Amino acid sequence: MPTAPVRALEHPARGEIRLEGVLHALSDPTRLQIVRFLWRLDEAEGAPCSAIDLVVTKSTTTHHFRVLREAGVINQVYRGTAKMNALRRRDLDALFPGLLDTVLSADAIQCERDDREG
Amino acid sequence: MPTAPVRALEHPARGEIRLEGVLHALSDPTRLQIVRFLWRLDEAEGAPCSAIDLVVTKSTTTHHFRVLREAGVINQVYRGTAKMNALRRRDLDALFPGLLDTVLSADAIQCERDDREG
DNA sequence: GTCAAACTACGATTACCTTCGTACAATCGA
DNA sequence: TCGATTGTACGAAGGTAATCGTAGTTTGAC
Repeated sequence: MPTAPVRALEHPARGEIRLEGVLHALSDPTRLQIVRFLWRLDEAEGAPCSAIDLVVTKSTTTHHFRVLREAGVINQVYRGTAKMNALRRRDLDALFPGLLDTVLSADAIQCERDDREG
Repeated sequence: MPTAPVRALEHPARGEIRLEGVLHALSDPTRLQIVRFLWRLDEAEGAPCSAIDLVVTKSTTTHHFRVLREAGVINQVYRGTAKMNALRRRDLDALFPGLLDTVLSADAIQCERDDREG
């Protein structure tokens, strides 16, 4: 009988994901940057935390990834010393159709505007 | 020469509205309830703060309306003793197409689900 | 076994957010 | 003018959040 994996991570089930929580998770610039980054990846693949260049320290980075995971926005899985992160696209699209796409498209528009205006 | 209206209210210009601020404003259940209510109204008309039944006190209500105004989500205008509130649909749609509709539709889905599951 | 890499845990700090109560201000109608 | 209606200002309490530094754990590679 195999023992449970030592380093499991708590994720909310699909039905436990709350809109307010998702919106709050996305309302932080650093977290929005993370989500923007993950959005471009294949969901199955994911990326380690270290793949993104954030302006905060490592422990703050850990904090933001956890907020995203606990809100149900991302899925985190250990692979060796790394922790692979991927968006929970399927769950979010099933719960709140179009939300993720619309927010990220709005974010893209704002980024473009910010670039243009310096 | 007419003097400026005594009771003017500060609103962010369209270009000053930030996605993070909007998402944060929408991430509170009480404020989401306000926005849900205003969504059903004609933008030109609006409704006074007292038109909505919130479970918080008057001063807390004032606070939430101000957060929404300062984030650029609603427009507030004095009319007599009342303050009329309306969504800034046009501005939000121009800045972040589909965002408001998608969030409110997600909210409607969640409300329905909550009702079903008690 | 050792070491480096990737990430976590914990405590501290600083700041913000939600909520309230009380007292006040502006407007309208009688 | 007086009172009722609407909403504001202010201060305070209590909770939550973002950030950091330091010290640790887990894993894979040599």
